This record gives sequence, structure tokens and C-alpha cells, in this order.
Amino acid sequence: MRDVAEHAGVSVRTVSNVVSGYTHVSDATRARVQRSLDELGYKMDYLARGLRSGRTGFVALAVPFLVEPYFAALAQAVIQAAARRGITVLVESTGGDREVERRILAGGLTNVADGVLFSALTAPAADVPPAGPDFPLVMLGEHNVSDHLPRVGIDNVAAARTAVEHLLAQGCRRIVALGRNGSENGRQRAEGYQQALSAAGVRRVNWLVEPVDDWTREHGYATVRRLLEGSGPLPDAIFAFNDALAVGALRALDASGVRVPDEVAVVGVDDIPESAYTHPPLTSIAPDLDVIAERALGLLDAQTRAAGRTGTGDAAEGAPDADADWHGPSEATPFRLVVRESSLRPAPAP
Amino acid sequence: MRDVAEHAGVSVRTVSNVVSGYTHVSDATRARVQRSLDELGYKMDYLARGLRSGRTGFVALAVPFLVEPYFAALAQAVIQAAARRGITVLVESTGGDREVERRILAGGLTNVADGVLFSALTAPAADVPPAGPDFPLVMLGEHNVSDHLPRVGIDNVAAARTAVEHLLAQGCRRIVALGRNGSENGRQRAEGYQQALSAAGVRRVNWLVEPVDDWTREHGYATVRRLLEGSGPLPDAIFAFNDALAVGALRALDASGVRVPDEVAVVGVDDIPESAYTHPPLTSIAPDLDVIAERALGLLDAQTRAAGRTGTGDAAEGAPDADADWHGPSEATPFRLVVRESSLRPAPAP
DNA sequence: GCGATTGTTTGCAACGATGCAAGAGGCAGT
DNA sequence: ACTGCCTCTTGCATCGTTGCAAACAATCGC
Repeated sequence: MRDVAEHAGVSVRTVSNVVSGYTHVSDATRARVQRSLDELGYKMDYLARGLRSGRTGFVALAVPFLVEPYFAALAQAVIQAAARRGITVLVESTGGDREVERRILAGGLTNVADGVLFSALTAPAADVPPAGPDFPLVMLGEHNVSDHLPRVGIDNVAAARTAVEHLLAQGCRRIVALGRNGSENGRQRAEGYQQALSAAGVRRVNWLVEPVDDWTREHGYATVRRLLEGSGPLPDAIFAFNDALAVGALRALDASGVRVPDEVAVVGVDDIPESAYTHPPLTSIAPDLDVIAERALGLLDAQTRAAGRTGTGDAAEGAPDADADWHGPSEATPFRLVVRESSLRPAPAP
Repeated sequence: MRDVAEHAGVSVRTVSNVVSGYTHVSDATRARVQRSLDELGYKMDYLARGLRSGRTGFVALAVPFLVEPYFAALAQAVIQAAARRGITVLVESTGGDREVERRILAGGLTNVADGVLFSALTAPAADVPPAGPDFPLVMLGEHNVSDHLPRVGIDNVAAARTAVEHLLAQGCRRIVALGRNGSENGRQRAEGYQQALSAAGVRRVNWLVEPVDDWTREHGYATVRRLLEGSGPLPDAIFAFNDALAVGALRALDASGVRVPDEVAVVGVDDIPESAYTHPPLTSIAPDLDVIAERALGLLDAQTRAAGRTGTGDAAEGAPDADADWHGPSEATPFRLVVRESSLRPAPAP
């Protein structure tokens, strides 16, 4: 920047003004500086800017596994939404590791990112500081962590209910829920499943919630395989808590020669891209990832602005905090049921 | 850091020495500083360190689309390999946009990352500076960009040849190649396809290379759909240039009632996770992503060290450059053929 | 024609860390 | 006791940028 300043015959500060789009710069000066900028191939040092201004233009996104299609799609949506705001995303893969997740909640990414979007898996409730984190943080999806953290995601109970209601409408009565585990997410989807069955008056003996450790294709496959080898009567539908499980289930059914949807209907959640290409194409609950990403970034922004006091400039003090708005569980984001062949019974029963 | 220094009764510099693991610090001092560090909850500011030391501990990874399973898997591998080295990965999604890719080659990520791993899609050959980039850069996979850039990836010609040889061994003779496009990658896989057919003495009239714009499920589906509706004789095998295309092809075959592998065998490249769960499970060429990630980071490291002169410290000058080693096309990384049902003909022809 | 207002440019210090080199203390050798 | 050579610790300047506020110039109202 000093070089550019000399080359253009102005002060360093003026160059900074031009670069950062300060209003009060004469057109003549701006043009001259701009020319020098181009000529010398100036590139802004984002580190230095971040150090001085306290804002880096980065947002960190932490997800358990990037290879899981849902998280990949989520990441893509966040990256795109961030790009629209001129923000760069720093993707961190926690591997679902408790320790890594704890470090994130403790602020491990704070000074390099203006805010953190965190999709927790193990979600260590005890690991969040009692007073809440001292940096902008938004949770994605459901989790076990403190209620005081802002979060963005669909209403899992409603989503599960919608999926199961669809199966009921197709005439299914012995519906297996696949995916219950220790997570809050799993609890909620099981809850929605139960609500739908209760409301439809399905006899309790027909409920079956299959526990699954991880929501992956592998576990879906193995669990359904085991289910089919069991002695009980065949279910007429499987509600998988996510599409990866459903994909595994479809594979297991296919391998066992069970016809889908004629013998067993299948529904998943997430509507990952591959769900349109399974055998048969998978019915799924599709969250609007763009809305999730957009809203999450908006909430981060609100926090950043509300907490303007800390580390922004040389002088201290700021607004007394707007507190409301982003605090508390925000409104759930929209989702819709995408019906494909895997759940379309030839002749819906009465 | 100043606070910690006061609290421990030492100079700021000594705290820095402790934090960065400098050798000549007495055990007593180290312990005392460490205690203050913990007590005050000190967190290193990576921006400041990066600004002063010239190294940030970040590596940027630029891929076209994170939702494409291959790139997600690649990213995951890179993130893991980087974590082992104490490096954080900054993931950038170019969207395959020419302008974005140009900006990356121009060094848009330089001062925030110590090096860049770049998986180019449009690969603008003209956009790389004639003298080569002035920052550590490693290309992932094949590309059209300058030969002088170090790159890491499998031998695409050999991979394609292997895939096609496998189909030939299964008795297939009328093999369609699916995926030729403008990319270098596509050219090489087509080349391997041709080599295998030539070597096997398959009559030229049986060659068929189907062009495809993007290597996605959608394009694979649409292209095969069109192929099946055509008047020509049915192929007995499809060699898809990647698994996403193969997945689309499988869906199209399934939708048209064509049995796989009995009527048409299918092979893909990449061995993405979902390939083990398709109908039927997909035979594929599996690159070793861990080796790719590891080697790529190693090459970056070599470049970083070789170019130690620029911007490292206050004084100038460094080693006279090792030049060799990372220069020129490095040895191809290993791959293997993973045989699944999609290519297993019931009775291999003579 | 003069102070007030607005518009434009600038100097200085600082963000939080590290490179460099020198200072302080201890110990052995002569 | 003096020198030389360790080990340990420290002060100062600096990375590239922006916050703050002052300086200067031009314009305006009366």
C-alpha cells in the first residue's frame, strides 16, 4: 500500500480510503490511485485488515463430516450465501469428535472468523460456557446444547410427522422408524413419528423404532438387513431419519429381493441429491438449505452488530445490546415433502 | 499476551517464547507462564501471528462443487491430512466459474493461505501467469493449465484403460464411453478408452464416445436416456468417466427396464461412497484420496520451504532453491479397480 | 469579505504477535 | 579475578492495514 501511495503521489491513508470505498475521495484522486493500484497489481492483505479492524470477512462452518451428502449440500449453500455477502467460508470438519466440538464452543475459531456456524453432532451440552459463548455463534439443525444459543433449522417433529403421515396415507400401517439414537435430532424425529401414529390410531404393537448409531448408508443397510432376517412380520414401510439411512435401507431391501414400494415403502429426510437416483427414487423431506444458510448468516450478522463493543475499534463502548431478535429459538425454516416412487403404493388402502 | 506477561511477571517476549515452544526457557518460568496462560484463558491470535511471521497455518482448497461427492470426499481427505500436520483448510467453491478460477490463479488467496490446492474445472490455460504463480500452488487432478505447475492425481489414461479392459474381460464388445468434454481430464479418459479397445482389436465401428457437458447424475441420465431411445443397437457396456455419470446412467437403464449387468454392464471412475449402494452396486476405479491429499500437502510444503526468501522474516535471502523434486509432473498416485455387480457378467465370453 | 459548513486529504498510533540482537546471570577454564 | 561461552530473558522495531482526529481547501450564506 505504501508503494501504491508513492506511485500515485498520495498518502497511504488515501489509498486505504480508495480501496475501502470511502465516500469523500475526489474523482480525480480516486482514478489516479486506481490506476496505480492496477499497475502495481496491488492485493489487499486480509490478515492485516482483520488484525486492525477486528473483522476478517470470514465465517467458520463446522460440520461433522463433509462426505455426508447432507452436510456437503449444506456447506455448498452456506458458501454460496456467504459469497453473496462478500464473505468467505472456512470449513472445519469435526469428525464428530467430542473434543473438537468442545474446542469450537470454547472459541477456537474466534479470532480468525467473525462468526461460527456450527452443526454439532455429539453436541456436548456441558461444554458450552454457562454465560454463553463470547463470540457470534449460530447452531445449525437441532442439538443438545444450551437452549440459549440461536439456532436455525427445520421443525424436526413436524417434518417426521409429515413423512409418516404420508406413509399412512399410502395405506401403510406397520411402519418402522429407523435412526433413533442419542441425539436430540433423533429424539425429535422419533417424537414426530409417534405423534403421527398416535393421531392415526395405529395400534401400539405396530410401532417399531430401530436404534442406529450413525446415520450412514452402512448402518442403514446393516440394520435393515438384520430386521429382514428376523422372525417378525415384514413391515410395510420404513421411515428413515435421514436419506443416507434410507439409501442403505433400499440397498438392503434390494439385496433381499424385497420390492419397493410394493412390499415396503421408504421415506427419508434431507432430500440429498442422490435421492433422486436411487432404486427406486426416494421420497424425502426436503429442507430449504438456501433459507437455512441465508438466515444463519443473518443471525450471525445481528450478533456481530449487537456485540459491536468488543474489539471493534480503538475506543470502547457500544450499544446496550438488542438482546431480543436473535435470542431464543428462532422460527423453523420451511421444508416440503418430495414424493417419488419409493413411497407410492399402487393402490392406497382404504 | 501482554496481560499474561504481567500476570506471570515476565516480558511479553517470554510469553511468546513459551507459547511457540522455544527451547531456552527455564522450567520454572515455563510452568509459571503456562499457569497464567491457562488462568487467563489465553487464545493465540492467528491473524497477528500470520501478519508478522508470514505464515498463517492455513491452506486453501479450491474445488468446483462441494456437493459433487468426489470433491466432498477429496475435501474430507485433505482436511484430515492437513489436521495431522496442524494445518487448517480453507475451502473455496469456485462453482466452475472461469472468473473465480482466474482469480485463484492470480493469487487471490495468497496472503490468507500459505498455499493453494486447486482442482480446476474450466482450467483456463491462458490465465496462469507466464512465469508461474508467485505462491505455493499444487493442482489436483488433471487440467489444461500450464505444464509447469506441480500436480497430483492418478494416471487418467491408465485408469480408463483399466476400466475398459475389465469390461472387455467380461466379454463386452460394444462399449460406450460416456463423458467426453472439453476438459483435459475427459480427453485423457477417452484416450485410455481408445487404447484399450485398439489393443483388444475391437472393430472401430463399435466405438462410441458420447459427449457430456457436465459430469453429473443429471447429464448421465439424460444422455443415456437419449441413447436408449435411439435406433442403433444397444451397447453391452457403458464406461462412464465418473461415478456421478454412472449413477445417472444406472437410473436411466433402470427406468428403461434394461437389466444391469446382464444386458448392459457399467463401470465408473472415482468410487464415491454412494457407488457401493447403487442398483446394482457400481464397479469403479478408486483413487487413493489419502495419498493424493498427503502428497499434495507435501508438495506445498516443499514449495513453501524452497521459496523461503520472500516475506519470511525481516532479513532477506534464503536457500538457492531445490527446484527439482516438486517441479514437473510428479508420479501418478495409485488407484485400484473395485469390482461390484454392475459389471459382473454371468458368463464371461471367451 | 468573514465565519461556518462541507468536502478532501493526511499523520500518528495501534491491532497482537514475532525476528533480531543484545543484555543479564552463571559456570568452567586458565 | 578475568575471559569466554553457555542459558535464559528482554526491548525494540515491524508486518499491512484502519480508527481517530486534525489540517487544509473549497464553497456557502449573509
